[in-house]
Amino acid sequence: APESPMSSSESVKSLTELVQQPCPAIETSKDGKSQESSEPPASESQSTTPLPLSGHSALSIQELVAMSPELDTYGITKRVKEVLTDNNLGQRLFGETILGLTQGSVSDLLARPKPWHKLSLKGREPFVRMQLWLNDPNNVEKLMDMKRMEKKAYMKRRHSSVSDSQSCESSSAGIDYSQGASPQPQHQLKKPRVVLAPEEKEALKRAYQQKPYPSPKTIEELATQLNLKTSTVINWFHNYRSRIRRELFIEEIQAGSQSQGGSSDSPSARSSRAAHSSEGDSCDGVDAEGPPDGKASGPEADELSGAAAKSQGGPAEPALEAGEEALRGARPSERAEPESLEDTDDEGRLRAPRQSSPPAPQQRPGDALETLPNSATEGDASTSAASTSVLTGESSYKSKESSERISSVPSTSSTPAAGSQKANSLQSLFGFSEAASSRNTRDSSLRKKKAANLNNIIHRLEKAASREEAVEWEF
DNA sequence: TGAGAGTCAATAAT
DNA sequence: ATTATTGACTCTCA
Repeated sequence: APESPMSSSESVKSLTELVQQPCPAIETSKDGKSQESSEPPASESQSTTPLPLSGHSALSIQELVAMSPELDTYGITKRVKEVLTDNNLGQRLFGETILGLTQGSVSDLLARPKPWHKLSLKGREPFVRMQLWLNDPNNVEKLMDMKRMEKKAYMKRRHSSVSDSQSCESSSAGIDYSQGASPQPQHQLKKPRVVLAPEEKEALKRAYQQKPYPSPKTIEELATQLNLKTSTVINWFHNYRSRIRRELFIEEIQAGSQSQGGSSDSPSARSSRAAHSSEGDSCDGVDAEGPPDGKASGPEADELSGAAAKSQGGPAEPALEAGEEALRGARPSERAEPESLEDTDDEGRLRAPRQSSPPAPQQRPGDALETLPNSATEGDASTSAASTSVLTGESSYKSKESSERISSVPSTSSTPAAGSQKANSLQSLFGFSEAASSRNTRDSSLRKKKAANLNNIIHRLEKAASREEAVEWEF
């Protein structure tokens, strides 16, 4: 073996980097697809790669995502935020240019990244793109160029309109005489965007605490009583549930990164005692979890977390028939009397009513996590991928300190890395899939398939890579 | 049919 | 001018 392998820590560079390089041909060959694990429908054909994608890799972003080792989403967003602010680059530009997302989405993503293992393939894409961008030595420069170009275009437009000239305005359609445009001419062809009043939100939150998954009937009731469209109530629950979940993920990430000094760890760990048979699950005990530092987010504790608060304070009274109570004091329609608002307030929050009596082992309002259906479990497999910094971190990059200009480029790869890195990255990748398939066997058929596919990809990659550098990979 | 994941896009806040 | 929030969509999946 060439080179002392040394720890794995810093060695595990990035797969992204590997791919990112002009790797001549990673084309497996021209032959049609070859046997085995046939990917369902996915793969090619997706014309979704109009973005820069940092150059010219032969692999599509999706392939990269599929091969990517576990990324530290939190760390990535942190760095991206720094680079952007340090260089006065906005989210809009970054989002549209690099990620292909709108400003709002970018803001959300940067502020509340979900942990890698809780992301779907699609959800991982932006993070891979961000990592790719961070690795690009010219990332900032390129964006700045874009910015300049936009400005130029903007100026130009303005000029032409001010100084007359009917040049480019296409026919009709648009905004010809924009400016003076009064904000109301276009009749309400655009629906007005519903904005829930604070009282309504409160009521919905209360309803959520009693029943996170209201039945259609309950939803109907809520809608009627709050004077909202049914779909609005449904949407609200969908959104609220998923946003609460996200909020919890964040806690997980932060707690993980700071409490557990060393290793990467990564959120997962707790509560994976699903145990056999998949069902009973009546529940975990209260899991006293007492987060070391007393409490979670102190500062905010606002809306979302407020509802999710886990004050296990004792014997909360049995909740009523769902809806009802929640509606108390909610007086939608026209306006709201300050009074009712206050009223409801004090009692609505501050305590997480538990619903003990009701039948069905529903989840408690507060901590609905963990037990949640679906993929919540998915991730626990990430284990061995140990190094949180896998693709991510590494490399130097000081946080804000020196106020120099454009040097924040974190480029990891400026220096032609040695082959060992590649080896390592693949190793980690492999490890990942392996772990994924081995842990938690049941519900595996799908997982196995995925793993098989991953291995297949790895295999091909290895083949291609070995052509330019003899390295031995261990499998 | 309904849940969750991702996003969009209007509009609130800074 | 940017960034943050959030109701509504679009897709998948089961």
